[in-house]
Amino acid sequence: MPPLDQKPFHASSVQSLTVLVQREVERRILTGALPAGERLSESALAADMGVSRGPVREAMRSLQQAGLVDIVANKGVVVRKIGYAEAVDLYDLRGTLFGFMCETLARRRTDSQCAVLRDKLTAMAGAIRTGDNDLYYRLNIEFHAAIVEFCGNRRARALYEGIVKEMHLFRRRGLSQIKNMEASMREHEAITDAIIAGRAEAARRAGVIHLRNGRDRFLATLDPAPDTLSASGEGSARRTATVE
Amino acid sequence: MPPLDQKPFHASSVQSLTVLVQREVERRILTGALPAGERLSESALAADMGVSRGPVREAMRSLQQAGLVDIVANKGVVVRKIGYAEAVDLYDLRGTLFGFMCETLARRRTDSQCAVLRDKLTAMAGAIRTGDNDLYYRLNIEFHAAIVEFCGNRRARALYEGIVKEMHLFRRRGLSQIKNMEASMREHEAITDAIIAGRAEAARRAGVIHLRNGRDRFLATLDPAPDTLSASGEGSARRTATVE
DNA sequence: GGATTGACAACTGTCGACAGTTTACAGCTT
DNA sequence: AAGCTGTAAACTGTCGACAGTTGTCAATCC
Repeated sequence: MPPLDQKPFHASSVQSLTVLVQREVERRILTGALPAGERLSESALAADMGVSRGPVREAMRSLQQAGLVDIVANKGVVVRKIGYAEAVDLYDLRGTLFGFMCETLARRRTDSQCAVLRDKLTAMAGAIRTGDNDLYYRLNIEFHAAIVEFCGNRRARALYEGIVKEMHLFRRRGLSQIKNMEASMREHEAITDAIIAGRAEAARRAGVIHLRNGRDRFLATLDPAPDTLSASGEGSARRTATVE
Repeated sequence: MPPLDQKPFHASSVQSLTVLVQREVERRILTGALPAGERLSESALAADMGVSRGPVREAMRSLQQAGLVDIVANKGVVVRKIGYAEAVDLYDLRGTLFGFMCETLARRRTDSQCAVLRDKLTAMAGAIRTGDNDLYYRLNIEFHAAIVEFCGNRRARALYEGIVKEMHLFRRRGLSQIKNMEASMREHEAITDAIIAGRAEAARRAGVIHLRNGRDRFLATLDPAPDTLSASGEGSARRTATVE
């Protein structure tokens, strides 16, 4: 048997080149290295990554279904641009899914899961006290991820995470504001309380409200009604990221 | 190459072979021609459809992301089997999305849209009176499709339709029961009333309840707690389809 | 007789190449 | 000088072929 010198654990993680390419291009898009509207050439990408065009093509199809790129026949693939209305739609949709997962979790919750949520909450409170914005940002993501994972509905989770990725097309990470963090914190507490108490409908509502407020906090950082939200990044430093 | 002489209109609609293959395989899966658990060979499919393996491969990737097939590295692709719990999850998720779309439509509705919904409703009432089950089945689908289309949230629509397709993996069409139709009819009326009245939250709740009842009507036709729901069809004639 | 091992067959993953289309540019016409 | 047209380059869509892997079956050994 040939020695696999990388990833000795779980040889199954030696995935196909298609997945490798998909992950890499996805990373470049989500980090902004490939700005929205950028035209991608299969040959160029293939040459850049040292693979053939086949895996690149398949990866592009996957990214198209994920909503990260648009493919037009005989023309090529471009990083998707998301309009203002579409961004609002995405926020609402994400909010609905998140509310659903809060509701589901409130029904199926276990003690250990509740403990995890409570831990994250106290950690976030600490981050606010010390003013550690980056830490709060990370914990915020972990808090959401915990709910998404705990709810147990795999398909819902997949859909939700796909939407979050798609939303990276118009959201840039930056500094977060204390004011947002405090409002966000109160909403997190409401969600956690409802889940622990097993009040499913209240948990759903708290989840929906949380993301609706997050949406409004985000929209408030934009110009009144821009036509398109670009991830091209030049002006991104001017904007302040918001937390949910 | 076999002449694909369909769709002579709109040369732009002459899509790539990938899409053609995807549609065909999808059709075969949804109609049950390819039963759940069936192993698909790229070469066989390619030869069967008179194309190369490339488009078939890409089509398989799309179907994987759509949740219709599973792909395991170096082993091949199999039509997905959906377990009992997963089916329930899918129903709940679909219900949430449908409720969201009802809610959204109640906010953005136009007079002409309301008129369409009302028309479908009266047509369905007529179908119940004359006992035309097939007609009611079709109108039921149209009613749902109208709401999904009118709500205006494209991404939500795409997700919803993807889930509906996935649910075909364990639902078989058959005769519908009058009892179901009448219960379903009352729920349709509640949804439509709330939408026309612009009562968004009531519309959402009516939509969720409608699919929850549809889920229960469906589960009631199954054996107590089967491990997997197969679409292989032998026993499908015994089951009676339910309507939402 | 049962388990193991070896080879064979089938299939997937990947690659390079060719044909058709789109796009850009240069030259020509008005 | 502006607009049109024809040509050429680049790129996508598709195909056939090769290498690596997996699963199977039969022969062999305990």
